[in-house]
Amino acid sequence: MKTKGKATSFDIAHFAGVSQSTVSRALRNSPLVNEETRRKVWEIAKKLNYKVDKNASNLRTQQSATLAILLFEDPTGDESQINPFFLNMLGSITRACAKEGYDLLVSFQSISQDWRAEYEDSHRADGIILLGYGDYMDYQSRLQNLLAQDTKFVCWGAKVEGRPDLTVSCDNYGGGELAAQHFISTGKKQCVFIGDASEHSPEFLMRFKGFKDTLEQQSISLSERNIANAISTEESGYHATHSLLANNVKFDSLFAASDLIAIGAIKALKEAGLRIPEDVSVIGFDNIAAANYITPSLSTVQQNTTLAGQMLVSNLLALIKGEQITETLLPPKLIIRQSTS
Amino acid sequence: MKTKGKATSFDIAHFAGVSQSTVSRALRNSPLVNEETRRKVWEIAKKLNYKVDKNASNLRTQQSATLAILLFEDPTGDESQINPFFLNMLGSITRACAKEGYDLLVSFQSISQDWRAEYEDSHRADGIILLGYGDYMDYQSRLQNLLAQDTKFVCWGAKVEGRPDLTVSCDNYGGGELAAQHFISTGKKQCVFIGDASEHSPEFLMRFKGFKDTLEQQSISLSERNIANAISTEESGYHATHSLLANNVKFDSLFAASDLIAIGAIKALKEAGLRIPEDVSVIGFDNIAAANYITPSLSTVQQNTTLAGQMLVSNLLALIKGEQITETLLPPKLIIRQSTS
DNA sequence: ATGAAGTTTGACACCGGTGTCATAATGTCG
DNA sequence: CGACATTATGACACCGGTGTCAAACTTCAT
Repeated sequence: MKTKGKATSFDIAHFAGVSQSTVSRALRNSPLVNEETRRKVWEIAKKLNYKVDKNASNLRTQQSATLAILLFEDPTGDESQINPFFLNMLGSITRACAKEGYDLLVSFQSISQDWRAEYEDSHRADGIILLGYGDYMDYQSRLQNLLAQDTKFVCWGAKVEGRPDLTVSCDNYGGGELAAQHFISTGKKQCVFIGDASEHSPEFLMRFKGFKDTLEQQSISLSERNIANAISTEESGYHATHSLLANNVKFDSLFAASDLIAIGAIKALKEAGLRIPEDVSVIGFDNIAAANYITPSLSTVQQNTTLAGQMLVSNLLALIKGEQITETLLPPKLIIRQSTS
Repeated sequence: MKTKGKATSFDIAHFAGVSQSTVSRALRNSPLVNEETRRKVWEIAKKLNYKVDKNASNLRTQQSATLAILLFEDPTGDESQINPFFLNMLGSITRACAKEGYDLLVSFQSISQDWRAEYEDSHRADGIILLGYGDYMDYQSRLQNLLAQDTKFVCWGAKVEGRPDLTVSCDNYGGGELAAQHFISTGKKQCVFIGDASEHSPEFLMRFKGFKDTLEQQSISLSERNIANAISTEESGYHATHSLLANNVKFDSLFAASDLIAIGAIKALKEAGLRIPEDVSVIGFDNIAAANYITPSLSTVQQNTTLAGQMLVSNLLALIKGEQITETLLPPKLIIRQSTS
């Protein structure tokens, strides 16, 4: 019992002595087929190592049981390295998809280049997950475009006023509050923030706002001098901290918009002979693996990537099914380690 | 100029006043179509936001411009965390695919569960990349099966005698040599190895062999007592090292089969009051991000994941094109940091 | 004007499934 | 035993492209 090339449902039909229609039904366990016929078909299918041709199936049914993920590169990041936080997200999304029986198409996206949102247009995926920090948010018109074409998609990241997308994100504002509260409760008075506190990085801005508002409730002000701009890399955090020190800004606590920034900051602080946490307490954001390994280990606001991946997938699936969904805010959690003990 | 639902080539044909065949040719820039016709068709296609339906196209041409990656879970690994080394590989493979104009389907694979090599069978991907440490290698029969079906695939990892697959891997044996040479040149005499030195983990076994052979050339023997079994996790490395110490094994240098193991080992050594590198030099394998962040920073044998990803992809594409390819061994590189200075 | 060669196009089968409808086979009941 | 519901199956159109082949139209040489 052999076939030339891959086995098709016609091959099975031939060997089973039934029509191809019946084979198709039998394989999908339609109640319309006789029990014995079904068994025979399955048996032959197994013997021929038959697998449904997804292209044909998808073409007919007009759906793909596949989601696509567009991973936006950090515009400045090292070519070869991906932000570990997003790599984690990628992992948890992959798992979440698998659990739902969906496949995942992965694609990198340089900010500059034309979006390949064609995925959904070209019927390769039923929906799209957009993943990346900050800058890609500029692409409002693209999102409008996706929306106009009735493309199903969800974004990871802070909700931006006026942007039409549905987002899943960590409660960045709440994360900033947690950091501030921790500094306050440990008696810190002079705080600095490192990160991009502008609309270019909505997530960072929210973290900053939560941090600042909470401090101000305790009459601790955060002046312009106490804010250093940085993108999410170690180098950037290092330089930002360096320039704070060079400008003679006094501080006993430092909140970085991401762990990578915090790691760079710690390096700069150490080089300046400052002790952590005695002289300066440091809190990061993300809880990437490295946070636990550096010395001193880094206190940080944890984003639950596992849950985030699940929510992104389940929200997207709900959207595809035509259900109404709303923003999802995931609760952050402060992990206290040596850098603030 | 509108269409109900997504635009098809028939819609374009209608608006352009030509046949659908001509549209198809024009869009693929066939030299058979008149220049002016081509322009008109492209213009309308753009206006209608037309995208080729990949399902239909793939069905007809019987190829998908897609590769699939099967990521095998560490059998014992934490559910939510993926081995960072493989996450890196995933990143570089994704990039390599993008560069070649291929899409990437990602799938996790629990060892226990049935392989979904169906990917290629079901025409969703033109080829498969298998990625994972050790144990999945048991699945010889599966590989035979893939081969029998003429499925195109490449594996990451050590070549195993008798296994029919084509592999790309780091020169694990050479990596072991590098570690041994470094210990020898810094005057170490009593070495231990931590990792699974059995056929279950071909990569680890090769690392071990390179290490052992090189030491023996210098009349340094590696007895059974100096080998501790461990899988690639921090905990396992910690416990293995712990039991070496508990058994009163004396050593001045430790080679771990992976960075995660080495990180666990360092923790155990520190707890035992041993100084690194003064009392014990430590070398890991992989050069994951954390290696640079722990204290002391970890000397390690680096695997070039960027190159590895590219080679996996280019080898697979060559295979798909029907070219003959051979094993690829990538040169490892010793990164010296504080743990052996 | 006529035939050969080159250029451009349309008609149509085909890829491998899914869904609809008609038909055949079997069973039920008055 | 005939009318009718029930169950199981086959025939066929269809999804949206691609590739083949024949036909229509030019162009140019004879």
